[in-house]
Amino acid sequence: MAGVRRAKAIPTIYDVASRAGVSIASVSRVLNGQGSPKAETRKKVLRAVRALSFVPDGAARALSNNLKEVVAVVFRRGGEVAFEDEEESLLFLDVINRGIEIAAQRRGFDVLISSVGTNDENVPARLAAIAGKADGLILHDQMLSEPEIARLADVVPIVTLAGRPTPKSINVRCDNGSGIRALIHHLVIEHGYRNIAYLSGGADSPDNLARARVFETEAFAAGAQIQVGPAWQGDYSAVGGANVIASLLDSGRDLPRAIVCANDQTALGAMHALARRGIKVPDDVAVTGFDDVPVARHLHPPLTTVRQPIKELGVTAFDVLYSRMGTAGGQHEVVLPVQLIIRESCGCSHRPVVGPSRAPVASSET
Amino acid sequence: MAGVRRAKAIPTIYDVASRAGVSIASVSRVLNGQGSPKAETRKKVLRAVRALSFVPDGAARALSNNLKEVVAVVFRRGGEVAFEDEEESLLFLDVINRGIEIAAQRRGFDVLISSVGTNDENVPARLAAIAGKADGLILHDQMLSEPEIARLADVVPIVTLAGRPTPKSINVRCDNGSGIRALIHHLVIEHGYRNIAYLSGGADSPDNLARARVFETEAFAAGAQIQVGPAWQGDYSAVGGANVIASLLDSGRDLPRAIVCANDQTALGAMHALARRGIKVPDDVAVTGFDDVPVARHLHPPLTTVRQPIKELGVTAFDVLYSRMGTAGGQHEVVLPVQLIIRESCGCSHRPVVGPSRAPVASSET
DNA sequence: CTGAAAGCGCTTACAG
DNA sequence: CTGAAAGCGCTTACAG
Repeated sequence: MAGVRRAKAIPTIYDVASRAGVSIASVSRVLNGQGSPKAETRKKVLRAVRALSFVPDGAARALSNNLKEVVAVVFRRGGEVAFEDEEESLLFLDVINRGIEIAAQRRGFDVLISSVGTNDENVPARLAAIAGKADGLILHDQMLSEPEIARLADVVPIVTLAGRPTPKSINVRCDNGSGIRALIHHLVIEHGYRNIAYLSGGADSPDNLARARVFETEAFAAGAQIQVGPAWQGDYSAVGGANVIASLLDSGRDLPRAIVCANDQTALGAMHALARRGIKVPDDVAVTGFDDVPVARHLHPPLTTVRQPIKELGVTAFDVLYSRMGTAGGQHEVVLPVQLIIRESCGCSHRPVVGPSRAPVASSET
Repeated sequence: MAGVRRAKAIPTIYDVASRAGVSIASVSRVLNGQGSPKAETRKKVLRAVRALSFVPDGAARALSNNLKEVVAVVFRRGGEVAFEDEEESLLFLDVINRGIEIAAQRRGFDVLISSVGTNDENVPARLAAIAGKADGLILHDQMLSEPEIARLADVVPIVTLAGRPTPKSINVRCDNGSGIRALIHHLVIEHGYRNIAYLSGGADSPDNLARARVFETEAFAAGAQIQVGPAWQGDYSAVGGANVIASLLDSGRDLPRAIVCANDQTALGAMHALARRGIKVPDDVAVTGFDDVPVARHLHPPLTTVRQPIKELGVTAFDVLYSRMGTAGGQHEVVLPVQLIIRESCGCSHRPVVGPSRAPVASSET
């Protein structure tokens, strides 16, 4: 009937059953280790399975079991990549995804990855389609309003990695507060920098908002002079960070003694822009990041930053989601600890990493 | 019956139909834009869908349509990560996956990611389970024997990214030959290095084998003295590369004038090991890589390497796979071009990137 | 231990 | 244009 005849009909459980001379129920039982099939039956079935190269259809199993063993992960596809280093930022996402994958694996789940474009139409519909293919949903970025989350959450449990918990979804994130607090303490109290700015990330990012808020509170409490506001608005990207610095310098403003960047990418861009104008880091201006992406230690100077347990973020996201499948209720948020990583961009020199032991420090670090 | 009562029954198409006062066929039609439902019907259905937060079940659709709109991607999970930079190697995989995802998106497909551990039992069974959840399979690593591939290929089309094409699967890869050829030409002819080694990657990796073979042929043809063999056996990892150098030096052997490493990770490890012994790159020994991962340009000295079009690898893998769904036959392999990236680890100094235009060169490169 | 049968939630000829 | 019904390929009570 179709124009193209199927290369070869894919065998179903019926084919296996008839070849083995048993019922489909028996086939299913031996394949899934249910009941206690006679050894003879078992053998016949296995032989037929092998002979036919039978592979059970996942969709049919899912429909029957009401379980797909799939967790969907969605992120927002960014725009262009201007700085070559920008590609690094993938890493952050991807390491989280790796964590999700590892945790999923333990439960026999696979990970369905999907992205939505910044200017895709009808994002809620796309997400619904994805949710329909999975048992649970992890959202990297804030792509749904609270009511939209609530609607979807009736279908699958949802964990968000950006944003705040909602009545219907769980949030997993790092402890932005103590990260910024440690940074401020180090810069203001230990280094004695009295004039300090926050180069912000995405304006609508909850993480960024949280960092900005703690920055202001803590820097103020520490007695530092603060620079914030529209002139310091970045977007988590290297270009964003570079642009802020460039405009600031173009407008003839004085730079603060230290710049706390919303993330490592931003710091990278800022440092490039400063270098281009001949401003020395950390001698003229100290710069710090947030995340501790791998490239952070390769910058000149090596970047002082806050390390997030990136992979654990993913593992936790899955575990929390998993425990929510089938059961409602439970915790609404999980906050993971961070660690201050002191390198040289803050003004320290060759100071070793502080904190709990990790893999042996790479030689480039010593 | 179950211990936990379902939080709230998830609405099905039947619920929508009865609430809208139409048949499930009509609901399906308006939801999928099939036929030409009356405006009135359309309105009633949409209202009910909204009221119930209805999301069609993907498994049921897939079963009915014989199409899951899912492509599975499987890679091999590595062991420990010793060098912190090693995490970079993720990037290679992840950038390919991003390419797959982008291409998949265009066709309305999502990407099912799964990994198998190096010492997982019954890999073929795991892969069969994954294949059962998808319409096509992309294998990053060589995890199946040819007969095993043949069996699975009866169920879903398969594209391999490592390995050679088989009668039943398609291979997508980069042009290892011309990459190595360009490297040899540059090192032997242009720099005049007469003694040169190949620090190999995974012993059973087809890419590695191809590179090694071309290395020997070309270096020989160029009249260089060649060092290869067990002493030069790495494993694509930084530790692997470092170990080779360390043992070589421990055994008191003379180093060649130039070392062509199987990939960037290996080069990174080798350079660390050389630096630790006080051997200067490129003055004492030139080192080159393969891949051009982002960190390559941050090494000291910046790494001369061969750039693979990583994302395109993924895009191509999906496209080729997609065109194979439903239809059999077609091409059995696709080979993508590479580009020599000359930096400083070969002995050149501050020479700009050669080749077709890319994004503006990052400032760290000038 | 095993089989016949119902059911999972969709899509789509087939009639009307 | 619309509905009743079959069918997609599994799993699993329920009888036997």
